[in-house]
Amino acid sequence: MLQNPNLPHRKTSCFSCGLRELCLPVGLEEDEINTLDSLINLWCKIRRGGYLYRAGMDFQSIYIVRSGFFKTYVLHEDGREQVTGFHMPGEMLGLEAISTDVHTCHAVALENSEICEIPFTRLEEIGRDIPSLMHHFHKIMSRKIVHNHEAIVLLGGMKARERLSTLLLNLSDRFAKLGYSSSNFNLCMTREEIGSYLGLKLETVSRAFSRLQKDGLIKINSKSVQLNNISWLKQRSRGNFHVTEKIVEGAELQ
Amino acid sequence: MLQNPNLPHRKTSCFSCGLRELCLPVGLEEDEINTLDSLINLWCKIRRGGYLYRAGMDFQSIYIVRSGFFKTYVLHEDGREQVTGFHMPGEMLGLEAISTDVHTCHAVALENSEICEIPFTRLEEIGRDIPSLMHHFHKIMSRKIVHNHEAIVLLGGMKARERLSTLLLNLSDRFAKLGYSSSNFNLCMTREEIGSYLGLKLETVSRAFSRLQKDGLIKINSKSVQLNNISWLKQRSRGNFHVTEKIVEGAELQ
DNA sequence: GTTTAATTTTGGTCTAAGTCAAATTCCCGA
DNA sequence: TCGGGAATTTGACTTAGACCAAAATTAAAC
Repeated sequence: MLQNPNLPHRKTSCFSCGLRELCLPVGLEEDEINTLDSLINLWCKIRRGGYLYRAGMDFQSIYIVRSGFFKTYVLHEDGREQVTGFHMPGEMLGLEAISTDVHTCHAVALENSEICEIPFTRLEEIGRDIPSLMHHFHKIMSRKIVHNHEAIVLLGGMKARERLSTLLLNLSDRFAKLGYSSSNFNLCMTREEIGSYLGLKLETVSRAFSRLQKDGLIKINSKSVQLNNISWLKQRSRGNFHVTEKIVEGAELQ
Repeated sequence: MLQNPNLPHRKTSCFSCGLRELCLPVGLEEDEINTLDSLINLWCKIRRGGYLYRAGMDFQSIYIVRSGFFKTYVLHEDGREQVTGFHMPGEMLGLEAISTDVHTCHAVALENSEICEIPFTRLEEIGRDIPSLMHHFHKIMSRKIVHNHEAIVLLGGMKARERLSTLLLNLSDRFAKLGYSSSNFNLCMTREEIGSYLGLKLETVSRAFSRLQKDGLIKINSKSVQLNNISWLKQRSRGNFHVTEKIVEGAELQ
């Protein structure tokens, strides 16, 4: 159907793509690395607001975020958008399209980003020669399912502040894994996008932020967040709101 | 960690497993079918209430429902259970465990069931020799992700009656694909389990059922459901509640 | 750097769904 | 066939979060 208008693609090595360490940490032989290099020979830049793919586009490749930040969302019949995920460097996008050979969600860059493109048929071919690579790919797909389950638990049962705490902790973890601070980071999504992901209205998100700040758990300054006490926040994300009292009167926040 | 206590396993052929048509509809050569037969040589019966696997158990195999009905759920810290899916014959279970080699959710039979077991390492091995089989497996995993997205859309934005309508239509579709009636079927799950899946309390589910019945869209008799007008129900599942009026006064229900 | 537009916060009301409780029906085992 | 426990329905009340609106802050465009 539609074709991805992003161009031009430029060749680069597997190393400069940053792919190996981030996404395919399997023990490979020297010649296997070369094979792998030939696999991931495309990348492109996408600027803030640009689409990596749109629902309805033909599926050709899966993508790995090299730098930047993406959101994926599906569009309801009535025009409402449901954010299905936020995506950081090292994460794979487009896996949902394998089932029908057509993308079923939209992927848009929330800041200027770079992505690696992996033609999927090439991945399957090379996977035949490098079983550990194929197996690692299966793990990545499976992890996506686990993440979705976590989102379902969040949406199915949690209260507003639990949802927000859970998201903040999740982002915190992922920033930490990338070597960034786990307690200080910038949200590059709007309150509305956060709300869509959490199944809440933007006003509710804003109030939840305010409340967490009032309780001394976080500090927010529009887009920048500081987590004052991650372990207390974890309690909160599990519904233990009664510990709040202790927090308010509690010891200094580090 | 834990081991699956289900036993004994018995050998059977691929044909009797019913696997070929349901789950792996790929064009295979004769010798490939034999290879495949050697892959799927285990099955077992699980009676109503029995567990196929539990969270924490080692991952060895993926499973295909041969007959019966399963639910999968994850357990929250506070003991709340979140149903993540209902599973009918032909559907694959256990995919979420590939990522960590440990199951992260529970799978329990809602009625007496039979399942096929596929040792996952064998599947990966044989997939190397039969690329179309491997590719089909990737499609199945991908479809799981799409289904999860659908659940996320449901939980993230829909009203109670939209959610229930969506579930009923989804079950209807899946029964139809199995050759059963799309308008008359039995729910083998409780209102509480439905509620957990839909992110609602059981009372709300019950009221939603009653309301859909009052509006003439369905007929319920405890566990048995009759969908009177699927296209109107589809409108409902998309939030068009105003068509209700027409339905109530509307023409005869077929 | 100023103007404008977009985003965020906060307040006030309303409603869908949660909670509590009681009545009814269903279903399983003796 | 009967009895008892579970599941379901329905009612009355409460509440978290949606909805509406206005002010305040931030970001973007010129």
